[in-house]
Amino acid sequence: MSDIKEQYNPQEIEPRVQKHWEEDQTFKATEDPDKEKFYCLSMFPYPSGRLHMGHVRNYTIGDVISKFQRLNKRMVLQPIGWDSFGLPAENAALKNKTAPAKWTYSNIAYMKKQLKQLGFGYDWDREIATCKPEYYRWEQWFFTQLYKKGLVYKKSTSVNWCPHDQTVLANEQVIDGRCWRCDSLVERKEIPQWFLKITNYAEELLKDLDTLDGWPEMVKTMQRNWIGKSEGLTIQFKVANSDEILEIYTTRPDTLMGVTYVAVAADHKIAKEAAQNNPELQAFLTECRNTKVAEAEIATMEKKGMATGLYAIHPLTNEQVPIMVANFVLMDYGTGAVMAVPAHDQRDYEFARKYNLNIKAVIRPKDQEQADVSEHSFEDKTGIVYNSGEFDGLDFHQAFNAVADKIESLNKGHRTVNYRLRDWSISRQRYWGTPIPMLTLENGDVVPAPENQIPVVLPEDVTMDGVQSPIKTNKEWAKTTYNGQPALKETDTFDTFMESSWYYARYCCNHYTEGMLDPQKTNFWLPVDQYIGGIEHACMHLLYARFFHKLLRDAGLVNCDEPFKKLLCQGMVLADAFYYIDKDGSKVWVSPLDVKVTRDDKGKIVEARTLQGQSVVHAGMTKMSKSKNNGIDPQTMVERYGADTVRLFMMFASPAELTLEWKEEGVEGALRFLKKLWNIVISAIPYSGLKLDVSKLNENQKALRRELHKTIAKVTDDIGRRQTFNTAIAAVMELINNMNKAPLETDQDRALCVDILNNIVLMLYPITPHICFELWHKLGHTSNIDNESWPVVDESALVETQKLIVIQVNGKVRGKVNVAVDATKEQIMELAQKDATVTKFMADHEIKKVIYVPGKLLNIVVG
RNA sequence: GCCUCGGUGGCGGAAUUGGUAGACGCAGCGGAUUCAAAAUCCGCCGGCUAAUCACCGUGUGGGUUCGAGUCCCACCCGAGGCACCA
Repeated sequence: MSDIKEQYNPQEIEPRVQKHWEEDQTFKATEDPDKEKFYCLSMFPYPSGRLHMGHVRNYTIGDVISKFQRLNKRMVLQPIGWDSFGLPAENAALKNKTAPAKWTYSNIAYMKKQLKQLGFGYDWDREIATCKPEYYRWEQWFFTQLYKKGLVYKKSTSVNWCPHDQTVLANEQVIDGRCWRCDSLVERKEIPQWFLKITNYAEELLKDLDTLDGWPEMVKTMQRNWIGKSEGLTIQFKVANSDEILEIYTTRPDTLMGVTYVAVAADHKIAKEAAQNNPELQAFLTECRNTKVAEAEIATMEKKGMATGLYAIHPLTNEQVPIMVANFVLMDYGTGAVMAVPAHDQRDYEFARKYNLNIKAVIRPKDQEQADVSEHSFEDKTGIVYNSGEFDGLDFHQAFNAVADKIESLNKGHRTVNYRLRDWSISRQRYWGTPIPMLTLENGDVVPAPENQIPVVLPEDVTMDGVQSPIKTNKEWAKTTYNGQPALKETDTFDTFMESSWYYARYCCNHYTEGMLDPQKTNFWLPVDQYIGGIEHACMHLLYARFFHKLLRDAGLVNCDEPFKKLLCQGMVLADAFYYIDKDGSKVWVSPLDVKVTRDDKGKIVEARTLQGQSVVHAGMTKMSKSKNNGIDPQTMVERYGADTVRLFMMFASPAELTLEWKEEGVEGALRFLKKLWNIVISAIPYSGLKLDVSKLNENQKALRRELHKTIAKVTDDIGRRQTFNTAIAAVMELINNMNKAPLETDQDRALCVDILNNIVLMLYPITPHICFELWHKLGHTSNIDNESWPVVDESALVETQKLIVIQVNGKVRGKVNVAVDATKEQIMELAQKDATVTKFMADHEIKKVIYVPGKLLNIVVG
């Protein structure tokens, strides 16, 4: 009769529940002073066209945390928006013969629909798109304020330059040293750019890391290293037969007497001057210009150099040391010149060997007469100074100070605190970005755009030629006036990291028109309680945002010192990649969706073929990417399995910080679990009205109820504190397995089962909200689950009478005994000695020691 | 090259403070149900072994400890970042 049970049908449930949330405005955030606020933020996406699995993972984590906090009665703000300026829009516009704006807006519309299909509880009223003047006008306004405060300056710096296209290239547009469009050799070129003085805040950015208890230690370490505070000495070397002074910075003044040459960058003034009458050197300088500006490039390329013919005078010995030009010394770092101590620096050592320069050891190991530098340098800081006249016999710290004192007394330098962190270059020579609000007058003076000209609006209806920015080619656009005189607008745009540096604050008051931020609303929500995003942003985005926050604070716009209280960095999403070798020898990557694999009886892959029968090679699990053709479209997965299944799999397959391997078999497992849960609830509906009487439970029922409350405690801790969502889900699965084994004979059995199911549905709601919304009603509740409370642990249910104690002999498990919870060490020892296996391993040996870990283990040490 | 993180069964992972290695799931194998299949349910599932016991086992080599996946030292491999991709 009723054997045709109602089937789990996510395709029917999910749109219906989503429609309810939309009409009910369930996830709208208001500034309610009676509730504790919780601001949960996921890094906003670049609107590239379609959501990818990385987005889905990021936003699922954010939504789970938000819904968990919601059931814990917090007023949750979970906003979303679009990081909508950037390079890909320009490329796509060119490819599709459209304008970046049009392409961007249609992507936003499509991806918005996708986000809704995943059931994320965003407050859509707070949506932001950074490419809209309503947003970037305030960034422009703020920039002019910073300019007035002296935190903005202009200087020349190197960029990747394509001589053929006459344009600047991004690092990713340089492939093997060549332009991606025209294959020309790329050069380094100096052009004037605007900078923000982030180095003014270096010390505070470093120091305040100590206050970020909710950040992963690894991210803080990465930022500390990025800022790279060091204490050293700035030293002036005179150039022989010249008035020039070479200034260098070193963290090893103790090795000063070992300097045998000085190296300068190819763009250094001294190098250029020396090259004027030296064609060979001139050729070398040109060659040095043929490298990309990336640090990784410079660090791994072959180290080359050439003598300038000039000499520097050692500040203490007055000896002359050669001045070399070296391709690894860069003008943008420090002073563009370094002192070289080949005996105590491996890079200097290799360079000296290559160009037959002197190597003079001045630091020896503590227990040796001299340092052995015949094979490599001796970099150790624990040595003793020798070969250095008055400094002989000193250790690192003594020598550091003695040399510094001497240099300072001679007026040839001074102690310096240096940071690796460089000022933030915010100029980009691209179109699709925020116009920099600066004007150049006819007399060459540069002034900030006056407030009545802000926003400086970027025209959206443009045609791209693929090389030059439309606001640079259209000579009319830049024309404006300033106090009645003609002026030209800046045609460079901001680095898009500018927009992402303050969006979290604007979400608090995105409709505010009186200023950049509404102080009342912003200070209600800030700081962000939980920020979630990829580890790839550990240094740049997260450092820029922290910097911007301090700028906002110093402008009186926000009250707190740091923007993000707690940070979670999620791992990448990987998938199997398969390829076959084509006739011409190239790899053809096949989508994992089109591959069938055969396994041996252990489950190991032995063969893989395409659906057409072509044999393919399994290249393992790699990051989902276009180039490996192994991207899995979330949309397809949602259509096939439902959003809840996709969300469940994402949260279960691995801990949030680690990489996640997308496996369709695993997704099927997640669906299987939801179907099972669904069926159990459907069959429990007839008992849903039964009341549980805790005082009448038998021992087995008490044990099962203890499992329930242990699970509530674990899931609460796993989601709320540890953020190990995978173990929370595993705990719920285990509870269901245990429940399924229990009898359903009496009303108390059935009432207990219903009690467990009610709690399970509540605990899974943050992860799989649609099915839980539906099941909550099925279990007889008239209210919506969205407004329920998170389950509470009944401490009295956790009380145990027996405990399992592990018995070890010499650290190896030899037995287990069940004892009363209050059993003493002696009582357990007595029981242990009755265990045959335990006594067997103790036989003929003397007991030396007995270690008892209360409630856990007894280790008998014999010998 | 530099900075950071990771390495545990056939696979993803668990083991939270140094205390039972392999929870939970996937794959696989066996069975029930079915005309058959799918779905579902039950059982097995690190290696060695006929099996039990024992022994071996958390990238490699050392060390600390009553006891190490966890702590220390050295090494190997993989991933992320390196300032104009976002």
